[in-house]
Amino acid sequence: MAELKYRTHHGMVDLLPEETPKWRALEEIIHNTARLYHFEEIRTPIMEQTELIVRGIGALSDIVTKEIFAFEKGDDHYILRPECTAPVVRSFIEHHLDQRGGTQKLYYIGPMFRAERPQKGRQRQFHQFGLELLGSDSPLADAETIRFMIDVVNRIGVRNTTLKLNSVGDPESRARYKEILQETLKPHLSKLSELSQVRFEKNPMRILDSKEEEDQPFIEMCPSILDYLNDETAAHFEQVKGYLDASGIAYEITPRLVRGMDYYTRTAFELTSPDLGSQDALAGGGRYDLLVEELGGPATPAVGFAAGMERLLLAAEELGINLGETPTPHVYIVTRGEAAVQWASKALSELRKKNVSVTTDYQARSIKAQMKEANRVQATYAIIVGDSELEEGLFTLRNMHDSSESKVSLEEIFKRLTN
RNA sequence: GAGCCCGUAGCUCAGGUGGUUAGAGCGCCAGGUUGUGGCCCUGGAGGCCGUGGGUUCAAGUCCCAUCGGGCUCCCCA
Repeated sequence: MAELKYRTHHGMVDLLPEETPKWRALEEIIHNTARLYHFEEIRTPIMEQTELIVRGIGALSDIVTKEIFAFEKGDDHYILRPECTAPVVRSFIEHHLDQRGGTQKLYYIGPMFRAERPQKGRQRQFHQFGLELLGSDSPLADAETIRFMIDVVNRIGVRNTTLKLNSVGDPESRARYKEILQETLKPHLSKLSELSQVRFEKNPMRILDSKEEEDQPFIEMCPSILDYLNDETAAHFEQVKGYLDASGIAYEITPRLVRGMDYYTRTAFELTSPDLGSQDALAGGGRYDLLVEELGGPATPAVGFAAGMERLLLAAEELGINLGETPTPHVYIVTRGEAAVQWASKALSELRKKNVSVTTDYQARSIKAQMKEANRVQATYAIIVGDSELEEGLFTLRNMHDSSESKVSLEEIFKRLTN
């Protein structure tokens, strides 16, 4: 294949007509589920201020340190959003959404950008949907968030997933636990992986999440954070579990689950699929009670999650689930001669006014070629128009499924195609 | 940031030890039916064999470089 002059950027893909139907089906499931839960959609810009993302996710997080698309124009620092929680929180603060009253239940769907090396289930432009529930401290909000997440995944038909659940503690519990962690690991610091050594001072909890072989024995030594939660946070976590039990949602308590964004407090969770191979995280989220205030808003407890749409579609495909259908026209108008094209031009408009999907040939090709195309696009009917039809005022209506044909008037065509 | 695999028609792929005009299936276009699809038959279009350099009388095939793609680790959705 000769070299192409223009191509997509590394890790960015075109969704071709064969693939867009399943995307629309997935989007529809998300919108429908949101309606059932009464979440409202929010759409924020793809670009944000760099500082928002850095402050929001954490300057030391992997996302910020190595996966960001950012550039400057004049004095402005632009960043392609790598996730949508910080942008939604920004919008919540900017537009004083707390003043709308009650708990804000927002959801979003859209592209995110991370400058990573692409591989299966991982692209530089990828899509997430997620929700953010702002203004509630209640464990019920956590449970609703998780229910929504699982509900969408189930509605797609992906069922064999694992929900990993943890509490990463409130600030007080966490501070205490961090000390314990550092005490435990300090004697072995030199034996930890380079990455973990860096994390030791700034964010020791991330060490628990390390997959480095050499870290494992020391991670084993560490106590569970769940044993260091204060009474209030422990009770909150118990209630979250209770609400999940009540709706029959199974979970696995994983005390070492620590998420990549620094803003999480208390409840943290992840949904994984065995059908995905190495990039097995379908969705993840948790509570972030301090973020709104940290970004300059009113103190507002919040919880949310984000799910990877490519990964969900991948899991669905792996399971042989067919999502969405290729759109087909109801009618294909076959024409012969300029007068017929004239007539078709009018008929196309009339039929569409009556909500009938209809197409025709744009190349003045042979009847045979047009019939072939009508067949390929799976039209239900073909209307054949030539000189004889125009003279008689009767048109050939062919049922493409059973090959039956009849000569009928325009009025009769409308009647048959619209009922 | 590190490692592994792969680049031949639109797609999926053949092209032993280098040897004349580079092939198949599917798809596309046309004809067989001068106004009728699916099946069948016939024909056609479509390839600087990713790119550049080297070895050789001769390179899709061997060597080097480079670009592109896929996958894995780390991390994440």
